[in-house]
Amino acid sequence: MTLQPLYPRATWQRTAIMSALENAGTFMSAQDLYERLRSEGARVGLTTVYRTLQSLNDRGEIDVLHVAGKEAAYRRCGTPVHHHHLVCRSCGRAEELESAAVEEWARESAQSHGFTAVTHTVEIYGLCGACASGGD
Amino acid sequence: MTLQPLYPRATWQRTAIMSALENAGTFMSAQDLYERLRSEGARVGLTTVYRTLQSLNDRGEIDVLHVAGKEAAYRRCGTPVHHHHLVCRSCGRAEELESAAVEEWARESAQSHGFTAVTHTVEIYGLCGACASGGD
DNA sequence: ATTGGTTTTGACAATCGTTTTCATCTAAGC
DNA sequence: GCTTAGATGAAAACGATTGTCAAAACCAAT
Ligand SMILES: [Zn+2]
Ligand SMILES: [Zn+2]
Ligand SMILES: [Zn+2]
Ligand SMILES: [Zn+2]
Repeated sequence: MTLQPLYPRATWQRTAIMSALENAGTFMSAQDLYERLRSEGARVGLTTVYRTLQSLNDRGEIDVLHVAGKEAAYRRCGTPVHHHHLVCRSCGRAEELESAAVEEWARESAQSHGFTAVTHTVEIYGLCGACASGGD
Repeated sequence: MTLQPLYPRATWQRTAIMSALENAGTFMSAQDLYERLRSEGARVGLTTVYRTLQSLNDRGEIDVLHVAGKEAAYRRCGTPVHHHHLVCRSCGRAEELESAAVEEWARESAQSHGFTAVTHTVEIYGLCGACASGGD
């Protein structure tokens, strides 16, 4: 029997993007990552960064956040289970949050109104301690 | 003493946009409203629709929803107090939701992590009964 | 190692929602 | 009515993201 090919293929770009995001720990946009990678000498294309982030998100390996007028921001989270975020508006730092009560409320609200195929978005935004004091 | 000027000025465009949204009851994008107004014979410009929705939102008279890859959607809600939405992904119909528990959870989570200037977004998406059965 | 079929890359163009421009129009106050 | 600052809208500009496609990289099988 012949081996199945590996998807997606292991390219150094994919690895570089993933580890840059992992190192950052914060939410970062495709452009942020692109600039950081270039400044470190990695010669990746912006298109590739977009594509890779999208594919990682499709596979559930990273989380994405869509804020009003801003670029989509991605983060490599510590847990693969469903959770939400407390995000610093200024630096992108994030805490992972879980709440059985909120999940229950969402499910119950939808059900009692006859809605099906339910999903939800729950995000909290603020200024982290560091940014509130000096940083900004 | 001279009277203060009225802002924003009362134009028929502003009135038409506001009442079209009020009638709809659902979340609608600028383009949706533009098309509906034009089809009713109202000769408004798309730019004006965008500007008016933005200004109404700034004044807190309408709510806005930003869904992943879609256009911003606006809705004239029944209450001026803080609330969230249970939105039909298909037709835009929405129920207004309130939960002291969720508000408390959000505030408490932020505080315990040292975050200030806190806001949050909480939206539930699904298929309403009508859309789930026949409509789509 | 070399080959060959397939996937991935990346410079560039295209898309699409939204904002800006700016000349013209108009409501509000005299 | 007259004045004028605010409002309108057609068209151009914008910015994030996606599509295109030829060249480069990968990998399983020789
Ligand atoms: Zn911060
Ligand atoms: Zn949840
Ligand atoms: Zn529906
Ligand atoms: Zn709330």
